[in-house]
Amino acid sequence: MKKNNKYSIGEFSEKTGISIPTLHYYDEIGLLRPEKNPSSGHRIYKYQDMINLQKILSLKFLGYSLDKITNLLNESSFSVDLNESLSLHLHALEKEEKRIEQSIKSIKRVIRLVEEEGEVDSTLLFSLIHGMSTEHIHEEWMNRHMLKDVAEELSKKSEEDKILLDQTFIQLTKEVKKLYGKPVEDPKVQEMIKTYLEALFSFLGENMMQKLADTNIEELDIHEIENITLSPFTEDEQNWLNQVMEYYMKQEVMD
Amino acid sequence: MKKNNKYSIGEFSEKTGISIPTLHYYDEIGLLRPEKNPSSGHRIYKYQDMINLQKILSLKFLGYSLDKITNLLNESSFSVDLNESLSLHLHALEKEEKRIEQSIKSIKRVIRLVEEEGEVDSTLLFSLIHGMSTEHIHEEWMNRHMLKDVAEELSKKSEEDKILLDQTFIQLTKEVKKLYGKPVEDPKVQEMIKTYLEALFSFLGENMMQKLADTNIEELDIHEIENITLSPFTEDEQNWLNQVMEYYMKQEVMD
DNA sequence: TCTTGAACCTGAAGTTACTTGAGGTTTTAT
DNA sequence: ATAAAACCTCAAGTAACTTCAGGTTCAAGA
Repeated sequence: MKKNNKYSIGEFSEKTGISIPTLHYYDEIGLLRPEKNPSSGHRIYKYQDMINLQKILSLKFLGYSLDKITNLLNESSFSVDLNESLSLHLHALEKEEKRIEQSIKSIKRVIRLVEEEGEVDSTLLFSLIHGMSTEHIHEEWMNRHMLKDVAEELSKKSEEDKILLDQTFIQLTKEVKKLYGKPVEDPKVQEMIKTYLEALFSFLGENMMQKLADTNIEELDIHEIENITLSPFTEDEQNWLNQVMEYYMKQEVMD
Repeated sequence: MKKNNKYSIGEFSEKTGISIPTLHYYDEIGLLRPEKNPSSGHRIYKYQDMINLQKILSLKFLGYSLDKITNLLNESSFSVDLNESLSLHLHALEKEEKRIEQSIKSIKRVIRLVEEEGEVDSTLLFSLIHGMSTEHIHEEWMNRHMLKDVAEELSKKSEEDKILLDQTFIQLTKEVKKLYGKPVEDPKVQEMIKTYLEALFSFLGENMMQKLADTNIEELDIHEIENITLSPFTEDEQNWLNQVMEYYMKQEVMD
């Protein structure tokens, strides 16, 4: 692009990769106003317009809104502002990155589970996805309730371990659907709950279990987490399962 | 949230963290339609609404549009679709993550440069940001022109090295602004260009320089990269600098 | 029972960064 | 001279909400 060349909007669009409607739009909002042929109204883009467009694109790349960019380009105290807001944008970007990273991990986990388990019913799938999407909320909740070390321990667990626990959980839901309705003391039922709880124990480790047991959860605002769980069980199944667990605990204590 | 409880929109909003206008909106588009008191028109949210909302949020977390979610929730062949599109979303997320990561790196580089250099004028700042924002385009361009190894080599360079090169470049622009107008054969001028080119050489390494030299860039579509550079120099400065370089090269050949 | 303030309702318009479309004019090539 | 390509303006559409205006209903206290 040489200095005195003039370009029609079509040519300019070609060169910059910015669509014609977008250039119209930038003109309209006063972001990039090329000269106009007064008789025809056709836009005439020149070298300086190219430079300004590049500036605009640079600022967009940094995450500025078009509105801010318009102001920035018209102000003179420009580089001061620019310098100041760079770290602000950095911060925002880093937050966004974390969120995405989290989502990626979760989706990968779900994909692997679906692969390895074959059919997974949709209620269960939701339960898993939901659990993942609210992981950070759970963590924050634990941190608030002086279970900081538990939270830390948990977040250190490998993705591999999480998948293993997920799989045990899937197994549990399948068995619950099969065994639901049987008496809570049925050996098969008790066997099921034993398997699951043991897997949970081995995932959490002894001293974490102890910590959890020591915490009087009744006192805490359980209703708060109630709202952020999505169970794959029907309400009846859930009640039944609770009874099964209660029975199992009693037996354990007696041993 | 117990089974038969009923909640006003305000309470429901509290519990879920979703704003009232958003709930109105979800109702309006048919995404989440709670019961309504027929006489007053007030919405009544129940347990099932909570579950549906959690499903909606789960799918949003995975990146689905509200439109898709509405369809998904009404369809029966639901989990099939869900399974199929998981990896699609994964792919999209990974791309997004790369873009953000790139932006973060760039901003960090700019921030460090500003810190270490003190004042940096805005034209130069733009040039740097622009260079970073188009790094991937340059890379792609090089790949297209059989400079694949050069491109790879370049992208392996550490952020540290890049900053060093940036700093040399900043130094160059400062000197150009100071020395501009002097005859090209002025010792100070030649010293300046020597320093810069040597820094460039040491950054690129010998065999990369050779590769670049061997490539007849004239033949390539230079005008393509012309459009994606934003120089911190005025046109006159740029011309002067080109002459300086030409002179320097001639002298080198004679040695 | 009345009143008053909080909570709720609907419908319309605003937001961001564009894209799409309709209907008309100018330029360019034959 | 004519026809196609390129351009113009103005209006409306998009996603996922938020904000606003103006009116109704509910809950609690006097």
